[in-house]
Amino acid sequence: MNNITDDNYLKAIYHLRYSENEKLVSPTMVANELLIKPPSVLEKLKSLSTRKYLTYCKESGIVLSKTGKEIAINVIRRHRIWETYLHKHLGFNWSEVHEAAEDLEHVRNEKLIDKIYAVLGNPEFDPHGDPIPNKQGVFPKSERRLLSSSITGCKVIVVGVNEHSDSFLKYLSEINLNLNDKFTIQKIIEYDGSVQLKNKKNEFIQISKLIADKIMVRCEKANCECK
Amino acid sequence: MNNITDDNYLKAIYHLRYSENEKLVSPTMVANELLIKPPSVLEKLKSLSTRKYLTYCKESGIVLSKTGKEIAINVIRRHRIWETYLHKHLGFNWSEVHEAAEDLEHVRNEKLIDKIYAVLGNPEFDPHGDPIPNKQGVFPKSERRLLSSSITGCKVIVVGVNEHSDSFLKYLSEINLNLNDKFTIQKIIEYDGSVQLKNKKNEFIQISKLIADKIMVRCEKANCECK
DNA sequence: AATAAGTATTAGGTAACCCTAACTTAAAAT
DNA sequence: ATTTTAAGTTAGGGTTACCTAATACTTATT
Repeated sequence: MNNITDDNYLKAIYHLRYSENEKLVSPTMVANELLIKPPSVLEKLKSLSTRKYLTYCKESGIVLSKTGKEIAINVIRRHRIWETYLHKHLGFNWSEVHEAAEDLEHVRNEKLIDKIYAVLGNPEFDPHGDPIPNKQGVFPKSERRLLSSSITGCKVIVVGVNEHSDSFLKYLSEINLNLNDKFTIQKIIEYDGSVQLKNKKNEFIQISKLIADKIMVRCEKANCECK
Repeated sequence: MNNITDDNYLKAIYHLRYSENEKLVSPTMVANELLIKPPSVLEKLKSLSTRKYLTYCKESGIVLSKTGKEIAINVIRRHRIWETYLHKHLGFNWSEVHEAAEDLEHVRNEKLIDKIYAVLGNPEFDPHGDPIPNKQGVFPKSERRLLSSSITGCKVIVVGVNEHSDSFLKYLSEINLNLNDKFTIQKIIEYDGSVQLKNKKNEFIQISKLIADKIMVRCEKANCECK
């Protein structure tokens, strides 16, 4: 609980650097992520770099050290474990889970996180389909890719989303597209990249490219042609 | 999670004022409770009093306002609900529970606390025997009194402790005195106030007055003479 | 190439929390 | 009653985490 700000900076940097295939992480990007101003970030970067959690220079941007990465992964791990726990054991739904986890991720009690992780049966993915690193900080492998990179005919399972905003998650619920649902790609509209899906009840759902870019799927068949 | 310091000040003041029958709460007492120095407390008192959470003057000491009391009770409520949850649902023992709850009490997510409270079946007492206020802030009634106020022959049930330190709780485990255990008061040694107990297996346990002053019990019989 | 636009950085400021040192008052002890 | 001791208070400092405004660079754009 002590270093909530450190946690948040390292987590933000980790996300920018690894999750959303950005290359260089700049102070401004971090400022935007944390809803603060660049000078605040600059100042904090000095503190984090004297403590060897990262290095920063204009050429290579902000780069986490081994320790910095470990801390970030641990925060992410706690966040995702709590999300899973809230969902599976306390009846929270997809969109409610994130807010509470945002606080709980800072509780550093190791026995607590170990315990709920064990109670959940060491899950590999959280309710949004995001991978949960194990205690050693290793992320599980998965064949996830963007829904937008599908080809006609492939059968996919929804395994995650890339945006966690309330409005986005509510929209998905409304069009009846949920985690673990299976769909067949009916058609990709070349003109605007929209995707037409067919669900198990043979109902059709059409999704804009913007949305399809934020949904992660994996193919039902291991050797699907789309790859 | 935002006002952790406010929480801690209000909780400390509440404890000093109500739990341990002290009358006047002084800045120095608060400083000792929070392991900080009096000037820091003075400063914070100004902030808390302009926000109408309390009043302070030398004559009547620090007095919580209605709002201040509500906040304090809410923190205590969250703390005790988490302690109970950790104990009952996650296998934490008596002495491990407090530390984790110290962080968790600051998570203000209402749905979360409502949910675990409900899962526990709206418990009235936590693993230390401390009363849990309901959502309206009302504490359950109980016939608890100090073990040291017993008379020979009365049969008591351990319902709580007044100290939560690790060493104290460990000592109780060692002498095999646990929450909800039943004992008969064998003898009160007048000279030093020690208490001799007999457990269900007819084994004898002797406890110093110092210890007996920190253990809360209630009589097994409603109309026990000890009252 | 010159200007506009955006990013990086420095300088200086505020608020929250904590501190020590010094002073004032009140309570206790001689 | 006077001294000692303890508690209350003020003054002034340090750190962290944020800010705005101004300056220095870059990168686009015209």
